Amino acid sequence: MSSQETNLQKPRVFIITGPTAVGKTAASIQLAQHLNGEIISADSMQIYRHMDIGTAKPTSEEKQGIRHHLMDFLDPDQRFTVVDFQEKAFELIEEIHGRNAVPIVIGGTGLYLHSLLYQLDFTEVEMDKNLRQKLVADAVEKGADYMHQQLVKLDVAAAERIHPNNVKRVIRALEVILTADEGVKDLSRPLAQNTDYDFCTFVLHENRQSLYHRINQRVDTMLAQGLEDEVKQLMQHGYDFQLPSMQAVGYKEMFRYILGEIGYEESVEIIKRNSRRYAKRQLTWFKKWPEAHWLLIDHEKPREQEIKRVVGVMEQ
RNA sequence: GGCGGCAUAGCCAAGUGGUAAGGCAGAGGUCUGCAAAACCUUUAUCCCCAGUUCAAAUCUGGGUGUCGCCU
Repeated sequence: MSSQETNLQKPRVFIITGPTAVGKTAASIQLAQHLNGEIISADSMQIYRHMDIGTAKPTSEEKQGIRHHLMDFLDPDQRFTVVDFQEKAFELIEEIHGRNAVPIVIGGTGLYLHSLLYQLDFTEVEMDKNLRQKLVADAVEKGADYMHQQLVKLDVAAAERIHPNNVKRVIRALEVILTADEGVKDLSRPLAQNTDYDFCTFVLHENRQSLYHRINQRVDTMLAQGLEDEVKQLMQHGYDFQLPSMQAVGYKEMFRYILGEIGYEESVEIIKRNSRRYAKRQLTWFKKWPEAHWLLIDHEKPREQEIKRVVGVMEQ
């Protein structure tokens, strides 16, 4: 790092994350109001249009006139990946700074945030549809172990890292190695942090039990708001069950209910359970960011008051 | 009141003398192009007491609980 850089005040970027249903959205909007901020969503499902209720997207009223980016701009059958996110998010951060506003990244998609905080350097690989299809077909035909064996031959290090049963990852690794010169890199070793910005990372959290209670309640609210109809409309549009967007919690289960595979009560229970599990998996991302500030929300106090308090801490 | 069945982890459940399958839920974790996805790891001493036996969740007796049937 040059001395010039050290002296320069690095542009500040707020990151607000936390498990699903903890209150990220409300907090981010308040913070944006106080700091002249603009919001960049880091949520792999809120990017889609027509998926409002199940993704708990803020309504235009809730947005309070705050500009939101990377939200509600794709159709459910459009492809979007971390790489797209990383690229667009950095562009937006620059843009927002250019307007003398404060970028506030908010969302619970761990990998997306990771791609901002660390120097994830994605291998340049042309997406070769045919190759992907061939690999998927091979996997179906010859099995997970066979695929893993192929990876062992090509990239021992990657093969050691990826469990043979994790077919998705094995395929991706093969795809990369067959297309590029180098294999999939290891994210688990200490990765260089992204030092281009002054990240203020906050993890909103609360007692597990009360979080689960909130999650359950929120699922009930979504259903009352018409999640079933939302999913039915998506089905009428012909969106395939296999699409990544349709694999979102709340959607995949409703699909199954509407198709008659499972009962209503059962689907509701599964949505709640999957949401809880999702929250748990999110936490394993957050725990690995040493620079993150954890803000514990007291579930016994009124939510609004707690959000206000927490936003106050973030502003400092 | 009588007769019969059952009693194994939070739940479901296999195991009929040799040291507790499995599923679900829960917990912990992994992550470089589908990430709200995908994947990995993990949880008991078998209702209580006494007895038989080298050895009992498994056999015997008693108790307790529970379910069903009968009067």
